[in-house]
Amino acid sequence: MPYKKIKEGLWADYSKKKTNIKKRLSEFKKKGKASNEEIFEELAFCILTANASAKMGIRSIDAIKDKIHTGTAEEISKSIKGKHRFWRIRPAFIYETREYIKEEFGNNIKKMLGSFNDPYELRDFLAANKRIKGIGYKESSHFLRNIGRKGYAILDKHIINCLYEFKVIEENKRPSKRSEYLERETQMKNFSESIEIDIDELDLLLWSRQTGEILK
DNA sequence: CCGACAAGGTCTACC
DNA sequence: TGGTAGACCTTGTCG
Repeated sequence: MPYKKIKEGLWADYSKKKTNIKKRLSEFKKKGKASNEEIFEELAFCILTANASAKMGIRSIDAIKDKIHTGTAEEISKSIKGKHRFWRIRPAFIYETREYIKEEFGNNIKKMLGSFNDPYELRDFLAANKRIKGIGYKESSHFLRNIGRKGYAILDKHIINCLYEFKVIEENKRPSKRSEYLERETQMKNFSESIEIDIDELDLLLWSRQTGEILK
C-alpha cells in the first residue's frame, strides 16, 4: 500500500478515536501522580501482561491487588491461579521486584524513577536491571507510558506487525536486543512525525486497530 | 467435539 | 561474551 493511502487511512481512524485516545493518555498522566502503591501496581500489571492477553493482565491485577504489597510470592500465586497463564513464575517476579525496590529505595518507587534525568537511561535501567524481573524493553516502555511518560515506542507484536505492513520496518520480528529495539523505535518515531500523529497516540491507535479496543 | 494455535515477552541455560 | 533455543502455562477461540 502506498504511503499516502496509509496516512489517509490512519487519519480517518484517528479522527474517530481521537477523543478516546486523548482521554486514555490523560489517565496515564494522572496515574503518574498517584501513590507509590498505585505505581507499583502498574509495574506489576506490566510484569503480568508479557505474552499474556491484555484481559488476562487486567483480570489478574485485580485479583492480587491486596496481596502484592505485603504478600509472599506463594500468596500472590494462590490468588492468581486460574486467572493467569504463568501463575507460578510471574508472582515470583513481582515479589522479587518489590523486595528490590524496598531494599534499594525504601519502597519508594517514585524516588527510583526520579533518580534519572534522561528518559532513555531510566528505561535502560528498568530493562537491564536483573532484580526488576519480567521487565524488558517492551514492558519497560509500556510501564513508563502507563504512568504518563511520553515519547517511548511500545514495540509489541501488534505494533511490529503494523509497522511491517506499512513498510516502516523491514522485518516482521520482535526486537530481541537493545540495539534492535532502539533502531525500530527510531523508525516508528520518524514515521509518526511524517504522518503527523504523536507517537503515544499512534501506539494506541495501531493497537486498537488490531484488537478493536483502547485498553492499557 | 476436537486439535491447533494464539495470547502487549522475558528469563535461564547452554553453546 | 554474545547469541539463541526452550521454558514458563492455561484458557479461549477458530476451523
